[in-house]
Amino acid sequence: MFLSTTTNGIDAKGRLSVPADFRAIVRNGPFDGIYVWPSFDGDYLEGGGQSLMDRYLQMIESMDPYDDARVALERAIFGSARPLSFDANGRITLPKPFAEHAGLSDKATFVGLGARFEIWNPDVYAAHEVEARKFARENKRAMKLPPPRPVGA
Amino acid sequence: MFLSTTTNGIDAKGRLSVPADFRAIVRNGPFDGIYVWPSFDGDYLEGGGQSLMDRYLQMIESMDPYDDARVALERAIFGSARPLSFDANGRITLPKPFAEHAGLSDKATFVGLGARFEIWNPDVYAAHEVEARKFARENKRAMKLPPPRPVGA
DNA sequence: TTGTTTCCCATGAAATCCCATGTTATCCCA
DNA sequence: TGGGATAACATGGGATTTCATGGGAAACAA
Repeated sequence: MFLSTTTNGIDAKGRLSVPADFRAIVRNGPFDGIYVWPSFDGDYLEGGGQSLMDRYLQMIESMDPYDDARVALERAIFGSARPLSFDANGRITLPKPFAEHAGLSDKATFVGLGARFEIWNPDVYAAHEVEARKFARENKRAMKLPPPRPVGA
Repeated sequence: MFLSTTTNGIDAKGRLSVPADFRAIVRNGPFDGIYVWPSFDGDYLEGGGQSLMDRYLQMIESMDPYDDARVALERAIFGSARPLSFDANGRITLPKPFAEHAGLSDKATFVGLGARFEIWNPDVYAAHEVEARKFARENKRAMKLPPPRPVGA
């Protein structure tokens, strides 16, 4: 599970260290790296490991071939996603268009969201985080946890 | 079930012993440690074991992908939670931002709340507990137990 | 060539592991 | 039931490893 928020530096070559615990999640997968695409919902990047892409593929294939939503998803995610493999030290190289989309220059913030993660400009994210926590506080009563799973399951 | 209240010391390295009975609860799980995040509702930390995080993940994944509430909760919980694994002696190392959020320096109070627990500055908690007991006394009529489940269910 | 990308190694800081110790709780047996 | 032996627990400090980051050399493309 991708968790927590980490800010790392981007060096002159456009290299960015992926947090070690994020790398640990995708390790042992068939692809030693992550999949990243520009969010169609804002100025940040979204990403995940192989298993996330598999799940999206499954989801899309269960939709009707010419369903508008399907076409949109295909284009928004698969059409713009790139596999970014780790170098020997666990860094990725950000493609320029990605850095531009998210306004990344010298620092980037990874935000773990369970099954996937986001990459933000640190300053932009700081503002959003305040909003998110405020919203959560105001809507906490709507949070209903599912019951714990039976013992042994 | 996380129960009772325990206060332990924080050493110069930011290490904090997790009460042995709390550790016993998460033992034998897939992850030998606890998940902790700064509460979005006050100056304390919240935490639990793997099963609690699984339940949050289930809850969040049952919501629509771009629902505002979902995005806010994802960021407020997963974005700030960290897996803190036990060292050989059952301690965790508190990340600095966590200690700051909860005002922790030399001591921390673990409060068991059943499925989850909280970590407080002992002095702050003492004051808060008085309030909580008062609130419970004044609202006792609102407390409703669900009917007992049949044995074995 | 010239600019770009990939691989490899170096380094300082931070996190983790390992061992030691006093204290408290638990066990066991008389 | 008392009291000594034993185990569990919280805490401390040093040694080791991991991690993020920087830069140079080699492969590649234009």
